[in-house]
Amino acid sequence: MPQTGQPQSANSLLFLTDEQVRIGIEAMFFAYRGFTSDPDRILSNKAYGRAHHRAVHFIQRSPGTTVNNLLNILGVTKQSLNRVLRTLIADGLVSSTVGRADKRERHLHLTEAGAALERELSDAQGVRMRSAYRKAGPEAVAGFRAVLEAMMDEDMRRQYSAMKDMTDG
Amino acid sequence: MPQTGQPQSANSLLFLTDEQVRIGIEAMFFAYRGFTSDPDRILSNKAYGRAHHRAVHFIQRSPGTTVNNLLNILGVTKQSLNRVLRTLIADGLVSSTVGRADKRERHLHLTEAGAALERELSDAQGVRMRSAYRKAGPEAVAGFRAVLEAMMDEDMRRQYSAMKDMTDG
DNA sequence: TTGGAATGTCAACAAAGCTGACGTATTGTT
DNA sequence: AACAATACGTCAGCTTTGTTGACATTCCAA
Repeated sequence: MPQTGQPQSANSLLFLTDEQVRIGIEAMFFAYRGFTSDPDRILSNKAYGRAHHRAVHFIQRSPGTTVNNLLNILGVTKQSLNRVLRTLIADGLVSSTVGRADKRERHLHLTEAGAALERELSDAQGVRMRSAYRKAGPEAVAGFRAVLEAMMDEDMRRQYSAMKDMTDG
Repeated sequence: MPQTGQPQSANSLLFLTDEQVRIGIEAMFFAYRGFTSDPDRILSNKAYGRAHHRAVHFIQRSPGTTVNNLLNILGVTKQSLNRVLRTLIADGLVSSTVGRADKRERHLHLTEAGAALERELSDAQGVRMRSAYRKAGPEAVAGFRAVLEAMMDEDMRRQYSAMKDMTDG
């Protein structure tokens, strides 16, 4: 560690060294593991997986979203998504209704049961996230989000910002 | 959103609302996609996958590490890791040497070729990370790391801190 | 010397991604 | 009216990466 009398201040570029970048990479790896572990544990008792979680999450976020829209957000093939949606619909967690304006489209909603599952999963994930937020403090949270947003692909950043702006400002 | 005339300051608890937590969850989801996309693209031309990337990354980080140690870090079963290591060893990217003190253990090192692959992957990942760091600034980076660290499981935080302390002080 | 730890292998399987092909209904365009 | 494009669903088959369970080998340590 440099003993220059200067802190690693905003004017320093020390935060861009290879070592710092490597630490960030590992932080992402380990943190993502924690991030997914609680919902994964819940789902492992329910014949569902992480893919189902993502589906119900984004349907909750945008009720009435179409299959195609969900496809773009999730970044998977329709076959892969279809496999997940089929089970969710069959199990009565998601409803699929023919579009009013465009009858080719299917609009997706969570049923009561689907909403309950989504809530259970996001609550579990939220407990960890909130605890991390509280531990790190609001300034850190702002930085956390700034770096993550800068790390996204352009397309995803648009998706993210659209959602964020609904509540954020 | 409350219009209190107060900014969302350090003393406010607004950053702990459900909406803020939900935004953080999506930030993690979208950012992790970006985070893995560059190495994934490189690997898709090489008959390797993300699991191989993780293996060479952590062997690079701790040369001579044992299989068991790697198992703990990666959090997968030995069968799963073994499949990956077998191909890496067969392809001459990783060397496995019998332990000197404990001959049951295998010590893992990257060969020249393995180190080259690891460099290619971590360079690609580093470009994105560094760019995100630069865009967000050093204060944000500190917050980013603080939140991620708080989000880890205890075991992983120990792994992470051990590595971090090697370069970080 | 015996028990347990570390490693490896075989087999079988599951989740979740992929490509390619095809069918149907609907919509838009010419 | 004919044709092309879009949205969705599905079948078949494949890949990667994870899982259990069973079992063998080697070797340290009590």
